[in-house]
Amino acid sequence: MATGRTHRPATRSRGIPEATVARLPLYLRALTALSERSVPTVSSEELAAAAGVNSAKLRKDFSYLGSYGTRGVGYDVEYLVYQISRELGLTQDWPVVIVGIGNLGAALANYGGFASRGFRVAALIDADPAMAGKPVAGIPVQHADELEKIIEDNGVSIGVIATPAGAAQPVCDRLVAAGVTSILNFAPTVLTVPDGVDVRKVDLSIELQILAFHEQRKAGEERAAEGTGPTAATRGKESAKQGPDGDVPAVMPA
Amino acid sequence: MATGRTHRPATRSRGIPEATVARLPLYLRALTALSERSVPTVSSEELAAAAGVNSAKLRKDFSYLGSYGTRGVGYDVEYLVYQISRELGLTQDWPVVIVGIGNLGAALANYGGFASRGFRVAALIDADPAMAGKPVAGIPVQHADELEKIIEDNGVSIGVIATPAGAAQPVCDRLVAAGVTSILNFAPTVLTVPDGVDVRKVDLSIELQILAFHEQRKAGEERAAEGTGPTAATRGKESAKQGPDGDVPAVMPA
DNA sequence: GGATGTGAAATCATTCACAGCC
DNA sequence: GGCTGTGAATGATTTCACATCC
Repeated sequence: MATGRTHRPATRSRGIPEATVARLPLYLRALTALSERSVPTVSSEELAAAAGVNSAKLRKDFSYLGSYGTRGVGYDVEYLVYQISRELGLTQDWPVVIVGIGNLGAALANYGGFASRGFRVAALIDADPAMAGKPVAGIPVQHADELEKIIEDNGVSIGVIATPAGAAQPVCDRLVAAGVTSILNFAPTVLTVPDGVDVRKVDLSIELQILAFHEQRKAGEERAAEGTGPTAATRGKESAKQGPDGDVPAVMPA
Repeated sequence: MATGRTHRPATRSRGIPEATVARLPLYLRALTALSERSVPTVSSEELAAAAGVNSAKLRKDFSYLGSYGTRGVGYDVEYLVYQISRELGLTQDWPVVIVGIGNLGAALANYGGFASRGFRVAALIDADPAMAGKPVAGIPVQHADELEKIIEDNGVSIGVIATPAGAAQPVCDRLVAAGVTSILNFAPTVLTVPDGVDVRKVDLSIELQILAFHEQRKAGEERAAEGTGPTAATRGKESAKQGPDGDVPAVMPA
């Protein structure tokens, strides 16, 4: 998704699958924990367990980065930490602005893991003049009028939107116009952006609704097991492995 | 393995793909907005645009739910709202507990869209005795000692974890032991749960790292595009496999 | 012996393209 | 004429299983 650029990769082999990219931060976190405990090497099996994936997937993921392991031994923890950090672009510091300093924006500003690795909160921005100058997480809030100037002065390319839904698209437009090309959106709304700009969204209510779906399915299966099921429970045999994602029918009368 | 017979052509089997489930909340939100504007019907094209997906995907998604549209016309907004709500399990109210009432937990408690549709904050729980009784978002915080009792008394099956990373797994274990079967985890850590329990995670730093990866890639392409000159390819050192040599310093942990 | 790296197979998801109905 | 619903084609991701190397 997003993307649009179908340009051929000039240097070849930089084509890491999106699904793999999304797991690299997980591996990095697990590796960092091992590193802090001075563990020198780790096997794909152990690391996979720590990251919550299976080992075949992890090995395949790493194979896209290169051959960084040693057969019969495993992976060098420090070396892998460096390679993944580099791949993710964390060997440089990314200045980030957070727009919308309400409850959520303030919580994000205070979030420690933020500044710790690769990211730096360059500015907090809010539309409320009453907020201006007030320090949040030790950083004074600036007024939205300054947005463009802040982006340019700090060379910000990543913006976090934590405004109410109604303000998100206008804020997004201004961020993009000022040069931001990656946006993390916490507002419960779909953002429209030009090609070349990446948007990722974090949406509480979507996550809850997905959980509710599965929760309902579980409840339905339970009921069916109790032997009520008049309807379609007929073709429910279908097995299902023990995977965390079960499957199959949940019957619901209308 | 068992079965494997998954290519059932059946017209209405209840096996909705996970990817589709994840988009239903998006459709629902767009439809709710249309409903509030009293729009009676909508085409797949229009709705897809509002939800930020393409229309073929949307139609395919809806086809898993049933044939709820009218050829030549489109979908009845109210009817679809109801069908999707029902499919997601939102025609009932899910009591939810939030554990860990720091900055983030408080922000979540205050999040409006929470209570609005299908979910109800049954309790706020924190381990800090000083928090006990303090109202957050109009709800008094209760002490962690009460956790099991609260879960049981309210029939809570969905829990939200907003504690520091270190507390997340123990809290998770207690929630699960008390009967919670769906967890939304905001703590930056991998949770281990028994089969039958669903976990979804929301992780700021993972999202930022994914953005950084793409951001870095963009910067690289840009450089390559304008730089013209003979860049990296100059060396004979084949690409991919085999990393070190070139530009890889020893190690640089932090 | 032990664990990586990777083709090949299996599974899952998206997109195409058009028949079928209004 | 317009738009849905869906097989078939294509693409992406996961899993298998084993040759390969330390």
